[in-house]
Amino acid sequence: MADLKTAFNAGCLNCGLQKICFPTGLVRNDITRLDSIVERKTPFRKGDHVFRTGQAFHSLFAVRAGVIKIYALSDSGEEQILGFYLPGDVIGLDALTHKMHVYNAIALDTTSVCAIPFDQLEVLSLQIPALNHQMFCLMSKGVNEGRLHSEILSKRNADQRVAHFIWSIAQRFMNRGYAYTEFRLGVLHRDVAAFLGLTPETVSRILAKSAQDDLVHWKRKEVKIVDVERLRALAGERNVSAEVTDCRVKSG
Amino acid sequence: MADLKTAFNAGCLNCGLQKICFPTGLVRNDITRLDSIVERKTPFRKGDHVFRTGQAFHSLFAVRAGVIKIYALSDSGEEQILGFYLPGDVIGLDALTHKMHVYNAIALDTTSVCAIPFDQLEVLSLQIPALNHQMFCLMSKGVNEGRLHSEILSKRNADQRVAHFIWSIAQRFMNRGYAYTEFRLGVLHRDVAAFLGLTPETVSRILAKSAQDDLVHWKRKEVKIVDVERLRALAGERNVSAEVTDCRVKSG
DNA sequence: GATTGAAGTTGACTCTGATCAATTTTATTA
DNA sequence: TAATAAAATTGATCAGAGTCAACTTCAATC
Repeated sequence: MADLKTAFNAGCLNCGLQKICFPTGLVRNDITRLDSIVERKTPFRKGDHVFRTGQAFHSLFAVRAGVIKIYALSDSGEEQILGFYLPGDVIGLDALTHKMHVYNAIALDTTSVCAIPFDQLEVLSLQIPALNHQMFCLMSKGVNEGRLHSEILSKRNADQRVAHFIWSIAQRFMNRGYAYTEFRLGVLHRDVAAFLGLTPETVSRILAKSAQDDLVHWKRKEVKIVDVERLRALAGERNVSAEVTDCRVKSG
Repeated sequence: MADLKTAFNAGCLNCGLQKICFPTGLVRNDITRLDSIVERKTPFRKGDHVFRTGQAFHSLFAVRAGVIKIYALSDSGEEQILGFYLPGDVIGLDALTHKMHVYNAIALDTTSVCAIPFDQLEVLSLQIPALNHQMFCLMSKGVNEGRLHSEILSKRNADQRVAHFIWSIAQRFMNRGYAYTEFRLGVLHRDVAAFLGLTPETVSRILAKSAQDDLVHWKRKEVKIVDVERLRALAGERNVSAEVTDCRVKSG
C-alpha cells in the first residue's frame, strides 16, 4: 500500500515531468520545498470540471496525466475553446487578476492534476528566487500562447489552422519525449473546430483531404502524421516556436 | 531647468498613472524604491521602435504618454498587430520566456515610456511582496488579454469586432479618467483592420455605416461615440471586463 | 449484443468578407 | 504652396467557409 501510494503520488522529485513542469530550473532542495505545498488530487474522470467560470481562485493546477480543455460559453451557449493542456502544463494563471476563474476547465480523459495553493506558492516564491523566476516564465509563456493563437486565428485559412493545430500538438509530445508522429489524442474534431474558429464540417472536410493526400491520418483518436515536412510547411511556424520549455536563469 | 526636469521626469509618486500602472497597490515607501530603478527615456517620435523582434530582452516598458503598437511580420511581409498600448500599460512581459523580444513595438505618436530593467525589478520584487504580487497580476492580465482577443477573432463578425475594438478603447480611456465618448486616437484604420483580422476596405465600410446609423463617428483621428448603449450591445462583452485595473491584495 | 444518442461525414447552397481596381482624401516633404 | 506619397473610400466581383439537411459511424449503457 505504501508502495502503491508512492508510485501514484510520486512527488516532484520523482516526477517524469520535472523538465517541463513547475520545478524546471530548481535545485533538489527547492523542489522538495515546492513539493511540500503541492496537493495531489484524486484523478478527474472524463467530463469532470477542474474549475468553472465564477469559482473563487485558490490554486494553480499542473497536469500530471490526461488532457484538460479550457473553454468559455458565449451568451448563445456555444463553446469557445481557448486551449488544450497536456501533462506538464500549468493552468489557472489567468484567474489571478480577477481572483476568480474566468474560464471553465474540463477533463477530456481520465486526468490527474497537482494543485498548488497560490497563497502558499506566493510565500514560497519570495523565498526561492529561482521559483519566482520560474513563475514569471510560466506566465510569460501564457502571454505568448494567447498571442500566437490570435495570430493563427487572424491570418491563417482553414487548412493552415488545422495543420498548425496538429503540428503544435505533435511538438508538445516531442518536447515531452513521447512519440510525435503517431499518437493518441482524446480531442473531438468538434473541439478542434471550436478552438480554431471553424465548424466541425470544415474540419471534417480538411481531415478527409489530408488523409487522401497522405498528409495526416486522424481516425478515431489515433493521429498519424505521414508527411512531417509538408505538415510543418503548411502549419507555417514563424521563427518562434509554439512552446518554450526552458527559461532557466544561469545561477552562480 | 530643475523645475522643468522635475515636471517632465515626474517620478512614480507624482505620476497620474499610479492607479493604473505598476505601482498599483504599493505603499509610498515601496513606490520610492521602485522609482529608483525606473529609467525615464527621452520620448520616442512617431515611427520609432521601442524594441524589435530578435533584440535581447532587458527591460519592461511602461507607457507614460502616447500609443504603442505591438506587431509581428509574417513571411509575406504583412503586419499582424497584437495590441495597442496606452498610458499606464506595461509591455515586454512576453519576451521573458525567450530572453528576447518576439514582437516589434513601435510608437504611433510622440510617446514616452519608463524602462524598468528586469533583473533589478526581479531583485526588488523579491524584497517587496506587494510588488511581486503586482507583477503576477500584470502578467495574468497579459494572459487574459490574449485570450480575449482570441475569443473576438474566432467568434465575432466584422461589425462586432469593430464595435468591440472601439468600446474597449473607450473603456480604457474611462478607466484612466479621460473622456471616453469623444477622444483622439492616433490609430490608422488599416491598423485596426490588421488587429482585427479584417481588411482596410471592410473596416472603412463598417465605419461608414456606423456614421450613417449614428452609432460612432470616426473621422481623421477623432472618435465620437454617439450611441453608447448600442455600441456596448454590439461589442457584446461577456461577463468579464476587457480590462482589470486593480488586483491588489488586502494587506494587514 | 441491442439500443440510443452523440459525433462525424458528405453534398448542395448561401453569404460574409476578401480581392481587385479606380478615385478621392489626407499627410508629408520639398 | 506645390508635389508626392500614403491612406481611405467606393464599387464590382469572387471565393472560402458557414449553414442546412440527410445519412453514417461510433460509443456508452443497459
